[in-house]
Amino acid sequence: MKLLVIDGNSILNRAYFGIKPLTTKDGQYTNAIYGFLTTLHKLLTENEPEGVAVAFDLKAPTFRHQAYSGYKSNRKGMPSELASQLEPLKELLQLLGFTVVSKEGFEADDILGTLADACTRRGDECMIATGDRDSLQLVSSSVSVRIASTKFGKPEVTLYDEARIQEVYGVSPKQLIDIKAIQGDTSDCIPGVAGIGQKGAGELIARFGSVDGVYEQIDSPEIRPSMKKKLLDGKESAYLSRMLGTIRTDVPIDTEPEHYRIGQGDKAAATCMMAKLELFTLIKKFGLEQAVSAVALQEEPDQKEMSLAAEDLPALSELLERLRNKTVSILAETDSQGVSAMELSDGASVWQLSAFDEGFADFTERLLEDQQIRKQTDDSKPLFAAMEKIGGRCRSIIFDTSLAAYLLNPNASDYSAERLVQEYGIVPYACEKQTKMTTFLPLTQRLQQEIDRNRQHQLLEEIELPLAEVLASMENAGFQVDREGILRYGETLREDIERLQAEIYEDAGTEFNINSPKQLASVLFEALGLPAKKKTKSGYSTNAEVLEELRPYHPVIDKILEYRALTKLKSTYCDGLVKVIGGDGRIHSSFNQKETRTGRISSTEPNLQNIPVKTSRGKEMRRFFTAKDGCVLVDADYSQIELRVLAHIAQDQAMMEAFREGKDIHTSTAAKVFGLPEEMVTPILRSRAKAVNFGIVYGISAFSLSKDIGVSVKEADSYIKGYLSLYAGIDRYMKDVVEQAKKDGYVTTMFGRRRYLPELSSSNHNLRSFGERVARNMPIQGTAADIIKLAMIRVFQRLREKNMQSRLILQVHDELIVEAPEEEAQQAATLLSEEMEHAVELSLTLTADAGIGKTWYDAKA
DNA sequence: TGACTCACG
DNA sequence: ACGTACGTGAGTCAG
Repeated sequence: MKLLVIDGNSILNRAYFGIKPLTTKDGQYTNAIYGFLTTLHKLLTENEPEGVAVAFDLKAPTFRHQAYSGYKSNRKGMPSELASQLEPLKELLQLLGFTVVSKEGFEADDILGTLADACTRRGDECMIATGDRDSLQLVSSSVSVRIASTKFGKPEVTLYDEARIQEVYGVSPKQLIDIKAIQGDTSDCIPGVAGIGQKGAGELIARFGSVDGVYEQIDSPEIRPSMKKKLLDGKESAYLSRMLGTIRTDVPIDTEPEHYRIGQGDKAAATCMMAKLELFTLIKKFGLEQAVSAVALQEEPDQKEMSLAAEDLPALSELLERLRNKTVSILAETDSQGVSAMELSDGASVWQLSAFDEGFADFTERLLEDQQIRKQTDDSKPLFAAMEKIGGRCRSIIFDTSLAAYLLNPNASDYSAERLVQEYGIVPYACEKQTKMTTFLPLTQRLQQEIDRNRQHQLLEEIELPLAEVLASMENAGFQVDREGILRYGETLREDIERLQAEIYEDAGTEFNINSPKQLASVLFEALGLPAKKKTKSGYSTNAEVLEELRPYHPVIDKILEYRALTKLKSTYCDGLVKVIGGDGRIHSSFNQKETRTGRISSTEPNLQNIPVKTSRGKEMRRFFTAKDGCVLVDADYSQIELRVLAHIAQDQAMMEAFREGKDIHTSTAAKVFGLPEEMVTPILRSRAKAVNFGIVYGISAFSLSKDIGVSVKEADSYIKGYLSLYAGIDRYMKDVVEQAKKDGYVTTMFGRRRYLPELSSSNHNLRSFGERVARNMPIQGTAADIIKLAMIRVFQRLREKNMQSRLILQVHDELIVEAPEEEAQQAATLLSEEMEHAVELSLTLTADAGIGKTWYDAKA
């Protein structure tokens, strides 16, 4: 039989260092497990062994399979991120039907040797897979070695048989032991002969055949006197080393190859475990998709048994009656027209409907509109959008799996029901017909449980679910733009760009692609010989910060900076926006509710949250964002919401006091930090204090602050120290939040939004520091996001209650824009700032200033 | 596709 | 000793 013997520790180690860090949402590291199993898979498919033995050392302490088992001391050279993967891997291997073998007091190498020897004696074929070369000595006519490694995330395997070893080392496999006996091996604590290295040892063995051969002919003229002395001095060491370097073949383990035949294992348990480890691609690789439904038939699910049966479609009006006062699951397909098909279930039966069915549109409308029918779905926003488009309203959506899963873990990128079913290890019930609904029902129950356990039901029901309707409405509404205006502006930009381009070519003495950082770097730093500063991965950096410093050296720099600014405006904003103007003359951006790790929403196609405002030329763009005829824009933004939230969360008396007195917070901070009366604070000092305030929110370091405001690191450090002694509550908070995060593994906002931080238990300093900054920042940024979401929901509700025609059309993190009929403008402005200010009660007030104008440019307060 | 750059809060 | 703010999305280049 063909037996594959794997050096478990060695392959695991290679996998760990060959694959970038990868964790589950709970922070369990999985990169080494992933790498190991992909390597194993490759070995299995390429060699088709009948038996598999995976050998592990028992030198490492046993680690519990648990996140954040981190900080303890580990086996030397084995980081906690790797150690924590060892036990789960062994368990998984056994579940897959492979035999794991270890023996107290013996290394994996010796187990390899023992099994190889056993195979040879019985006439079986043995294939060894390992990451290091020590095992090459075991190669014979019946034993081959495969050196496996993981490069760029892909497994690689190199075969070594007798011929290959002869080719590479010029000796037989057994002679490798003799070479090592003389050469030594520091990593294995094998001393060898002092003063003789790889080259010398290789030549000696190639010439004399073995350690014995060398000492038998020690007087040979081919051994120079200096070499001879070293050999004689190290003779004892050489023989000791040969003994140490010889892999043992007498480990007391089961040596019957037949006993290592690949078994059935427990496929279902293996699948569940892979799902828990979020290694979904491996489930496919190992062909385990089928295992799930197979086990469902044997095991009694712990939830109540349901026999879902597909039913013949009753008359749709009857169906509607039947669903009243029930909770109905809806999996809908939508297109620009609205809902095109859906799968429905009341928990007992499943119905599949499509637009081809008679009365489908009417049925859907009445179903979604009906307040007596509670609905749960995999994605609510399109349902809200579809109903609003036809002048109706989708009511009684009580659960949305994608939003629930986002709240449970905002680090993921895919919240489709299909993926959640895998992630949460949902097993379909035994039933007559499997549909998407079969797994969806248990998924909703599972997610509901998790949400309750995390105490996030209020966050889901009072923020995210109602917000989905608001976002749908904003997407439907869109933002009117002045297409002709944008095109005209684009033309003036084009002229300026062409002029600048010509001047730049002139100054540089050559024509090149200014948009290419690579070409630009070569012109600036080679042709023009300007001093290069910062480097990027692929060459010299040419970003604005670098160019800014180069300005005094060459007139072309100014032009390049201006060229960059203008081309950005033209391509991203003029050309980019014109492309996405709808047939109604409005831009309908998508607002994504499940994208950010902090709880903010994001905007795409186009991104309306980064329309220029900082420079006067950029700000011009906002003149083309207009209110429709008869309407104006009402724009309100929070004043310093993040710092106010920080002051509240940290309960910092000094900062709360400053806000209560209505002070300019940056001036107030400057006065305190620099020990001056407020009227003595210069613009420069104020801007430095402002940078410190921002830095604090971001999780500050003296280095970055110094770079930001152009003072020495030492000076920046003294600002931070001064700041934290003045704002003692903030100092306390910044320490506490990190400590709490390390304990819990996550941070939360005031409203219970979570972000998991596996980085905090990393042994990598940079990664850990990043985790600490995020721990300080997320509760602040996230709470501010929660608050404006509440405000949006309140504004939306009140506009509807009052039957106003004003519509919320855009959110930019701390700013809301409403399009209002002129006669409603004042009322809308008041409503808007009131709801924003009173969205929550904090220990200090929030303020929001509203402005009114015909364009975004004019409306901004 | 990833790297770079830059727009916003 | 070492690398450095937090959170996004889009256009462009180049392999």
